[in-house]
Amino acid sequence: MPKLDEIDLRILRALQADGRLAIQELAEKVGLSASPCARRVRNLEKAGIIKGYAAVIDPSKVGLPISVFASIKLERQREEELDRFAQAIRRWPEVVDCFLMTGQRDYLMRIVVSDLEAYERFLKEKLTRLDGVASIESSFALGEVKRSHALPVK
Amino acid sequence: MPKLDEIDLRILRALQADGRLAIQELAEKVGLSASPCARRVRNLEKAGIIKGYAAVIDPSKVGLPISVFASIKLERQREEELDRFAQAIRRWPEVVDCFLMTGQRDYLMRIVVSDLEAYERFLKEKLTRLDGVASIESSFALGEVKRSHALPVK
DNA sequence: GTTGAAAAAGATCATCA
DNA sequence: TGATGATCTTTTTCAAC
Repeated sequence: MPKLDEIDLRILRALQADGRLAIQELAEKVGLSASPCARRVRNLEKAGIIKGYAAVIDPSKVGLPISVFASIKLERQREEELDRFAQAIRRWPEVVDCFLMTGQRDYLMRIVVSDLEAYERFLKEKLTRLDGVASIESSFALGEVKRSHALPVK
Repeated sequence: MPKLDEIDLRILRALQADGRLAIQELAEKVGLSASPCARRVRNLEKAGIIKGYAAVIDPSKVGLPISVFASIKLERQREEELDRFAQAIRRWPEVVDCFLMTGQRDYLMRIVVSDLEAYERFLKEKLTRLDGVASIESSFALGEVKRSHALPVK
């Protein structure tokens, strides 16, 4: 998996902005003709740099307007404990992302729900039932100022 | 923009998992034939429920392994102040998402960078130069436990 | 890396149930 | 709203440069 040149970066930027660009259009945008462009895209996919493609959905329009950030601290931080936690998280679709943090709190995750009631249900039926959880601190988002699925590739 | 039936939800789930599914395959998955399926997709796009399509990129593989969460409090919360802040945020590609929060902190945003040095540069050259910012508190992510671009559509 | 052409696959549209 | 079939566009895979 070699380094990316300027053209690869252009491809990545263009496909982050529109994952359905036809190869022809993409080729024009990045200053290449179609076949080498297609080859590069395939290589980026094979290398795992492009992990996939996804439709971007407006959360409010599908009845999921609320994001909640939950900081979670575990009682212990043994390997096994962390793994079990990670596995549970990955099973729950409400948790859209989760990061392992430095500092006083161990995890920060974002949970997407339809309303506060749904969040309480999530807490009671899922999060608080996990053992090893020492504390949970929730912060609620009122609205999105920005959501970019695009990484700032140089 | 009418309500979504079970088939629409299936379409949304399928396209979140693979935004490049051909209409035919998608149609099979959701139990429809190709043309009505294409019609529904088009309607979901027109209604703004599907906002677009994007390539999903592995941040580590493009040299952006660090996520930083920054909590920002503004000095005042006048309309004008908030707007100016929002506009600046949207211009900066390092900020991948930003939420308006309830509670003591006004904004929570995630910044993606290559290393801590790049984050310091971001702070010095951009964030701290915005006026109206009362405080900034940064938390660093060591790794991703989960990242799902897929909303949990029922 | 480029071009061009042919075969295969997919999208679109009018039409009918 | 869903199905079918004709038509048109794109993608892919070659060759050769």
